[in-house]
Amino acid sequence: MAANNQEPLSFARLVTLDERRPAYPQSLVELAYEQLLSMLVTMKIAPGAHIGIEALARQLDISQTPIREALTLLEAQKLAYKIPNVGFRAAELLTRREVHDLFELRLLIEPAAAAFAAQKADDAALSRLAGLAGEMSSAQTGNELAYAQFAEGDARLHHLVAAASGNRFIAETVEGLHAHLHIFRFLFKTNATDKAVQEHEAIISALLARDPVAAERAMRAHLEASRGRMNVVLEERERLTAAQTPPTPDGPTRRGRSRRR
Amino acid sequence: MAANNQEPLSFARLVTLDERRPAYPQSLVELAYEQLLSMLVTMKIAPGAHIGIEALARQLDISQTPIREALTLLEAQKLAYKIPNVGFRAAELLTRREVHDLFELRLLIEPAAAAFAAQKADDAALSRLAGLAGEMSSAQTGNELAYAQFAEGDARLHHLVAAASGNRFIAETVEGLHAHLHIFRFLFKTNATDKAVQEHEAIISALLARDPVAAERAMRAHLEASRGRMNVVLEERERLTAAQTPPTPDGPTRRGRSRRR
DNA sequence: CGTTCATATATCCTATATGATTTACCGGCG
DNA sequence: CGCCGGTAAATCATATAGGATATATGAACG
Repeated sequence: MAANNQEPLSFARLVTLDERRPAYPQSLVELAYEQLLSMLVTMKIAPGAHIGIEALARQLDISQTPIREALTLLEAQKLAYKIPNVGFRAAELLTRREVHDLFELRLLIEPAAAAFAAQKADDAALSRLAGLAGEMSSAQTGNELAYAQFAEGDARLHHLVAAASGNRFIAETVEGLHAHLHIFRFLFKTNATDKAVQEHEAIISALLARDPVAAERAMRAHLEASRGRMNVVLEERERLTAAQTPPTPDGPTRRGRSRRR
Repeated sequence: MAANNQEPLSFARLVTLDERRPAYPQSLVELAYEQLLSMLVTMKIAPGAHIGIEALARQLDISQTPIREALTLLEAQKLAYKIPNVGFRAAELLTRREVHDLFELRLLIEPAAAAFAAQKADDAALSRLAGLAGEMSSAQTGNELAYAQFAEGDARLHHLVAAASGNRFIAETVEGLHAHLHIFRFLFKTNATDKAVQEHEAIISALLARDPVAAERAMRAHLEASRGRMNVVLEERERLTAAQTPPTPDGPTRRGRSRRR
């Protein structure tokens, strides 16, 4: 086993790997997938960077075949892309406009999903939501690490609501869309989480009360507020990076003969 | 904007990015993927059936590695699923309820997409739509083969509208959802296409007139009608198959020592 | 006669080797 | 001094081989 890489990788699995499975004998593909995913969301692999298969195989002490398969999975999720005889690269960071579009789609789906969930959620789903509410209210706020906790809770909330809608396709789609946002956790060191927590509570209490109208409204308000908060940070960042890199930094591209004078 | 300067490489890549048949140097993975996809939608591989890697490798005269990658892609699209040390299987046929849920989600997205498209479509998109309208009106109707033509046109219409919305995520999601429906083409030998063609024309003319409200309404009407038509056929089929297979036939499972009495 | 354990085999999963393609370096020519 | 082709190396893509796992058949036992 590898052991070069002692990443704790506290990230919840992004893809829907069916509820729960022993996970005893973890496939090397799954292992490579999780390692790659954590490298992507922590920006250990930069957004436009080239992902060499051979290098990764050495680093993870896994052969090339499972690596390639894991990259294929990430490509299907649009978290990486492949140029046919050149290799894989990490997906580019979403532009401000893309983030806007992403929320536009989420606004079409998730408020309705919340309304469905208010009507059709079973008891197990409701109790999970209640438990999440407890966790989030007791979570600390202010410091930097707290934001990661909040983001994790946010992801779980949206996932639970989508799943509780009872519509398999809604659940899959919402989860797929959310994957793109995980990277941004590491750009937002601090970001008013207090309001967001209140929005979360509004959503959950509406669901527990089985009030579809309130749930839909709360979800819409939360998404719009979230989009607004994100937009502020992205505008700021856009201004900075625009001034910082007048020429194209060209990204890490190393290929062909190694530099050897 | 990464833009690694001006990559010279690229006719092949440009054509693959735009929806055109490259046919130049087709990767074996792509080839295997397309072959598998056509086998799945034509039910040459039955819905729950086991997909043996070795057998396919022999059949397509390709080694196992690209086959495996293609299957991984299909798994990510939910057109196949994998049981960890057992193998891949074709996805089950959507139940009537799942089809209902699928249309429920489409109804959330596509009418809005049509409204966006009416506002933001560029001239190229509009001309493509106009061309499609011409094709579909001249298509024949009635016989069995005509339905396949219609289904193809339907898929292209929804794809064009989603792309014309200008929202990358809407386009990707709509296309992903549509993939599940391709299988049903081969269950519907005949299905009143006349009305559907009229619905298509209503959508296209609304878009060409750049009328968002009409486009949204036309798309919603089309989806609801389509869902209704589909539901009728599925109810019929449900009744038949329920009577036909009282026990679970368990599907084609052949594994372990070959039968040798 | 039913149940359980052992063995055999097909299949998947992973590793390694070979071939194909791209990219980078470098010297020559305009 | 800069553009352009040739050559070499690194990387991707594919093929093939070797372990690992699950399933089925059959025998042993209660």
